[in-house]
Amino acid sequence: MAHDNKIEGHEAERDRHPAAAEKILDVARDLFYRQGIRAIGVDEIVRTAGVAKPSLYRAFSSKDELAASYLRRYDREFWERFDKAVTAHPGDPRAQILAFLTGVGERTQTPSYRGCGMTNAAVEYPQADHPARKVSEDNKRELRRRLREMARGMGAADADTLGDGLLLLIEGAYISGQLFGAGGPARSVARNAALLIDASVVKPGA
Amino acid sequence: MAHDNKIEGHEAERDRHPAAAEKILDVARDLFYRQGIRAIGVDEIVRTAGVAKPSLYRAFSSKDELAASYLRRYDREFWERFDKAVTAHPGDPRAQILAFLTGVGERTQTPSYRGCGMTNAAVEYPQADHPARKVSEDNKRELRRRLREMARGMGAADADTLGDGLLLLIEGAYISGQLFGAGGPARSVARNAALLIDASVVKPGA
DNA sequence: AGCTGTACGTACCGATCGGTAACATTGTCA
DNA sequence: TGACAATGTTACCGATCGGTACGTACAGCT
Repeated sequence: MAHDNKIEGHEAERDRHPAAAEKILDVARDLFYRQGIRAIGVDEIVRTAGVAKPSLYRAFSSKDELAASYLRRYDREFWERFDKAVTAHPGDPRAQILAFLTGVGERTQTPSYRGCGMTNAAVEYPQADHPARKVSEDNKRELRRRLREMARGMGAADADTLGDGLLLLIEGAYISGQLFGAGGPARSVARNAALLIDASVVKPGA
Repeated sequence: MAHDNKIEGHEAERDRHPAAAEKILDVARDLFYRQGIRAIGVDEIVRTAGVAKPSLYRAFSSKDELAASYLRRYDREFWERFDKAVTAHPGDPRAQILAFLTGVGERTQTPSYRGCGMTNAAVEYPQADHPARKVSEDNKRELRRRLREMARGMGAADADTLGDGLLLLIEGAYISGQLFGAGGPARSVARNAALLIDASVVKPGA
């Protein structure tokens, strides 16, 4: 019984994510989202997190990698929200996407809303090889795929066009949500999506 | 004949816009748009423009003001494109907005496309009091007003919702244009707008 | 010619940027 | 107790940030 330690697995996990790293990621997530990645320096992050700067660079190889980690976490949380709307309406892609968009429309009206972290990161980093941008691009590509798939499930005459139209509405809601704040156009994203869907599907009885 | 200098009026004009200032604004426009405002330092601007740094600060009180000037120029060029589509189809707001969106959809497919300079600036500067953001917000507010007005002219059942829906599609095209590049969802912005419009207008003979 | 105002360039400022070296301290295991 | 991993402390690096003090070249006017 050399290493049958009961928390060995747990230790291995913490080995990869020490306590300081989690605090750093929590703070980075908050500051990056609210003020932008370029606007926040590493000094401000470690100061707010109450940790030392070397702790940041022991857990993340660079600020760019920290930004990418922040976005990977954002990506996970995004799909949680998305899949929650999907599983709430099994077999009904129209209701699924509308449920998701209703949630988006509501969040855009809250004071702290600042759009989609991944969309914003892609705007901040136009270079194709930036690690943060790569996470964003992967997320958007997958979202596009899912939306086109759902549009197909709705029986759209041109599923790819409808899927892309829904993506345009979503991105538009992200942006105008942070541009206009409460009372802005993003409030109507679900309503407009419903109109677009109904105009795109082939009515069975027509 | 004390001051009947033939170039006096011209001089007064140049007084307000010295030669160096125009070169600076040209370079700033190019670099800011392609790489982002925060990504470009004033040193790179003056180096590329081939002028001295004090020339920048004699014409612009700060980098933020230079960014605002860049966006004011962007705003003028935006409305030129918009009004060109409008005047091409007098009295037909549906054709007007579709002509504009066709142009947007085409531009999103070009390699150098990086979205809307004002939208991007608003993402880069979330603070409400930033001079660059103010220019962007003013532009978007006016655009929203015009779109709702056009939607009313189309006879939409809910003109405000349609106008906002068109704005969402436009902003979505800006963003996904720079996220996906050629072949992305922005290509279909005019098609989706046409679907949304037709689903929103009250058919006279129905 | 001499004066004046204007545009420009050289050189520099303090502050902050992202990132690191070296070492002390802590807590948790065996 | 001894080993080890994680964290903290301090001080530092070169580069770049936005911004400026100050001198100069040159124009038009008298």
